[in-house]
Amino acid sequence: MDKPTTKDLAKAAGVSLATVDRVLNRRGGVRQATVERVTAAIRALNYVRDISAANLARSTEYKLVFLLPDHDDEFTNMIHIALDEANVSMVHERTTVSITRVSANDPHRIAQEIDGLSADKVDGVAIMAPETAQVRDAILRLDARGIAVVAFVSNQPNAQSAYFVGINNEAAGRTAGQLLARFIGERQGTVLAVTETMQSRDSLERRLGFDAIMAKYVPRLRVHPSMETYADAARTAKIIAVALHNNPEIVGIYLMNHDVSETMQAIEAQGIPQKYVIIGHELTQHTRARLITGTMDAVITQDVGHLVRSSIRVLKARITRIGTVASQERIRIEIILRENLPEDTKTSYL
Amino acid sequence: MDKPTTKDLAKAAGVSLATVDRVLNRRGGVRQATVERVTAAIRALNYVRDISAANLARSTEYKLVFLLPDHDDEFTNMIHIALDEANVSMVHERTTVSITRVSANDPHRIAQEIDGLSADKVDGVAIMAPETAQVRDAILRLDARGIAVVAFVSNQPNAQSAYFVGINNEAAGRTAGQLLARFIGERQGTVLAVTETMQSRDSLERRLGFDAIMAKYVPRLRVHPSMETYADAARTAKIIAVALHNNPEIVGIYLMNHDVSETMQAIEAQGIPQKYVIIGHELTQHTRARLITGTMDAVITQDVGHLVRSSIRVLKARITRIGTVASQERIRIEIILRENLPEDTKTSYL
DNA sequence: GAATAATTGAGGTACGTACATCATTTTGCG
DNA sequence: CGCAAAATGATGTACGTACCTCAATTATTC
Repeated sequence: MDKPTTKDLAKAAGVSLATVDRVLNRRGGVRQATVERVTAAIRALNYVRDISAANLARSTEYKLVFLLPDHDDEFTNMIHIALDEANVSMVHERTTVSITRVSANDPHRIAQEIDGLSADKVDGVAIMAPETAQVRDAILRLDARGIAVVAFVSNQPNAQSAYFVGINNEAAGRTAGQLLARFIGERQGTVLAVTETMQSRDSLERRLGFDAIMAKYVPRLRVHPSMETYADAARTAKIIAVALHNNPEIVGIYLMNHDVSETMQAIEAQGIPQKYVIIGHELTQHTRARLITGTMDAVITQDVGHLVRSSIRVLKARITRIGTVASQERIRIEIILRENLPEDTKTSYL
Repeated sequence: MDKPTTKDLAKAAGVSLATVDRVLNRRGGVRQATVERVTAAIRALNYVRDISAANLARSTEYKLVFLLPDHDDEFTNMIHIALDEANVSMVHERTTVSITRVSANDPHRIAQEIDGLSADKVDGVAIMAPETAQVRDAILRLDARGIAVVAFVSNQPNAQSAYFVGINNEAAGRTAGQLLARFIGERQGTVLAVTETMQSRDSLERRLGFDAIMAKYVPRLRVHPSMETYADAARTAKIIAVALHNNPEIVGIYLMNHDVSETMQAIEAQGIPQKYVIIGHELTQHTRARLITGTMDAVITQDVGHLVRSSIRVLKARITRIGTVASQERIRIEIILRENLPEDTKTSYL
């Protein structure tokens, strides 16, 4: 049996095509009893609207907005590039994504930006921002206005309407911990944990997971309190130099935030970085180069292209009220060593 | 500027819609000069046919066939299940995939099966089979008949027409080697490498990569010659028992093939499997359970859902002569530890 | 029970492409 | 030049859905 069409629905429900259309597109003016007849037919025939045909008829564009932090780190830039690429390859799926970058440190500006999105100009929004009360409320207002929302990379656990596309950072921290512990092996010593700021939920969660594993498997390896660089190169250089100098027993370093380059430079400036087991996050040109030279031992990462494509799929699914396969949207916590480094291809098409 | 349509093409090329159609669908009967005018317009306007509309008009179905080995291992079964799932979620993209399982050890049967596929019943084929001359030739004949081909999981390097969807097994072997070496750390001893049969190209390549890494980084850890189980439980139990008994210095075990369960059972039957660092391939319920208990230390895997979806995308792209993003089709060599084990969800929809 | 409101039906046009038919124009060839 | 063959144009229908208008039917209300 072929896929049922609206005609089949009409016949099955014993109503006209017009009424089926009214029900499907919620145009109103249909008696409740009739609505039920139609929805019953939908279930009975297992009808799913043909999105291609629907889009064609509507000649609609899905307008998506990605709200990214104003930060100039490599990871965020990779997301930006992946979005630009997606924009190109999505033209033929009637989807356009635009990018707005807002200072991550100013919740009011972010909320303001979100509130400025109106349902007639935007169909869906992906938000990458630290969780704050202002942002959470703005997301709830978005939802009320009927705009689809996705929490992107950073979870917004208190804004239930926002589906989260990203990794479990606590598990990511545990993964880093397990790998670091096993790479250090039998050696004695202490471990350094560095991040930009512990204000960020991501870093907090990673540290939590990291500590849990270290305490469980290698309690002999004490982990120093988290060091914060505040994304300030001078400060980073100084505190790293002091820490490494004062603690010659350090054997491992865990870089918790998105951007390793300043911290790694500070470590390298102290000479022989190979004597530490170093694990960081996000596969960028910086971490890639250091995996190859052996300066870094492993990178925990999430696939930027996957993040972007998955967000787009989820947003479109929510807009059209049609499902996606859950397993396809689960972002994996990837472990990258020198040996399984993916090729560094520029965008290309098959 | 909106997406150009065939009308725009006709206007730009100064021909009628009918001629544009003849060129686009290679119906013939168009002078070379005119063809060039149209293709020039296509490039100038950057025209790409609207596949949704085209599919709608054609009311066509993409009929894909997956040729899988007749083997009853967990990995192949997972592929089978993933294909069934894809079949469901693809109905609305006018794609149906059917699965044929053929004995992997009989190249003639496989070639025969391939030759039996006619262009009016099938649009694309994904082939998972060991590389042999018969299969290679059958693939070339498929291509000549105008059926799209993809080499699935197992590469067919000598059938150029078949795009390969799968991982680089040599790199996978290197990854396993690196991980095993680092997990073993400073310890002395030897390493066991086990597989079903070294006849398979996959195992050969993995062993190659594995040896390269071991020789380079931990030459003190001698690797025994590859042991072959021939997928025979009794034989497996026996040779594993003998090997472990005769070589008490063994510290690491690398399981190279798709199915670990028999070999792992044999190892576990000898008691204290935790004393070995054990790395295997493919995340299945067997490896998952052993990662959780700690019996296995790491699993190198490829995402089955990704393999399936990617093959389908590539096949459809070849059929419609439209591009896919290369980076999306690159199958990653994933490293799974207990900590980054993805949740074991049943198929669900968002 | 009549007037009014609410609901339903019938039918058309549109989206971008595929495909078919028939008419018309252009080209090549003797 | 004239004619057949080849090339091109013109036009219509179809795919499945959206959206519109107007007419016809049914409910509701006093």
